[in-house]
Amino acid sequence: MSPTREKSPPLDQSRLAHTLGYAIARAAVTTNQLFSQGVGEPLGVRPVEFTLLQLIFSNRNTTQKRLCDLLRVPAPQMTLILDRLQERGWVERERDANDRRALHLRLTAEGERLAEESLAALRVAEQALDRVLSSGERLLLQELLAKVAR
Amino acid sequence: MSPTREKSPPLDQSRLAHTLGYAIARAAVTTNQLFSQGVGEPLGVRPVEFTLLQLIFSNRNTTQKRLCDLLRVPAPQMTLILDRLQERGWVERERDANDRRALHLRLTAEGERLAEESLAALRVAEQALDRVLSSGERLLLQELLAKVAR
DNA sequence: TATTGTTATACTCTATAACTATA
DNA sequence: TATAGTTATAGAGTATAACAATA
Repeated sequence: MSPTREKSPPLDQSRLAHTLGYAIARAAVTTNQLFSQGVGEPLGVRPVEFTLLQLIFSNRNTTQKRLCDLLRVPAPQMTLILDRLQERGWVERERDANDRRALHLRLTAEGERLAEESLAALRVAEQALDRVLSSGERLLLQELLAKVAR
Repeated sequence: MSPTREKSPPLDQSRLAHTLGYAIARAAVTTNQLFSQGVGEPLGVRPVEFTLLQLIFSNRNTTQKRLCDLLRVPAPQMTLILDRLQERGWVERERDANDRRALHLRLTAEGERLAEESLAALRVAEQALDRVLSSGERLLLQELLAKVAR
């Protein structure tokens, strides 16, 4: 290392300190990493896939349309994501008998097993946050985030 | 609309309620939208570009390496982003005289003007959050997010 | 006419390996 | 031998228009 370069001080982020978007984006780096290490890589599930598994688990026979609206995912993307989940045998689609345009979604037995396993794995991974957040702080953080999400 | 379909109840998200990653991702949808409407579209600046403008503004002559480390952006991506900022006349790069591998970054006059304008625009856009968050809550939220970001 | 879902397409974002030039 | 930055490339994520089937 060049002798003319002393150890550099941390970068000044003061101009970004007041913007909530930046704070959220930086926190998301941490949680994305926890997800990736604890769930994504070991179980081969992407964040959207994980989310869909949980939602279909709790909302048997919901339709693609309703998931698109909730997650603000465009319909064409939802088609592709569900194609992938179906190919891997985790999700099944079935036409609504009354409205034959709509597709109802449900998990296979294997899909349910994966939904359980991945949620448990994520809970373990996010326990790493206990070192920086008390359980009260964590609850408060979730409430405040929910307000922002409307 | 089919008379056999009543207005459907909201989807059950209870299985995701305890995961912080989900709460952050959902809140990010809101802040991304505020950025896009208030800054991104009117000024033609992407989130990373905005962030870099602010950081280079406050950290004159910082290097690409240090920005990569702070933002966890891979070096090749940083090269492309800065190429774009340079092409548009907002950023200049200059070789370090002592260590000729390193590049120092600085804003042009136009780049500084844009950094100021875009930050002001974001502050205005994020005022929309005042309807759901008191100023105390907002401050608290930022502190908690900073802890998560470590 | 409007809605659900699909196909096609393009553009951005992200990650990695291989390279250069310097140290 | 290690570091700063670039080039090349491939994969994942996102957005839009045009379409088929049904309502």
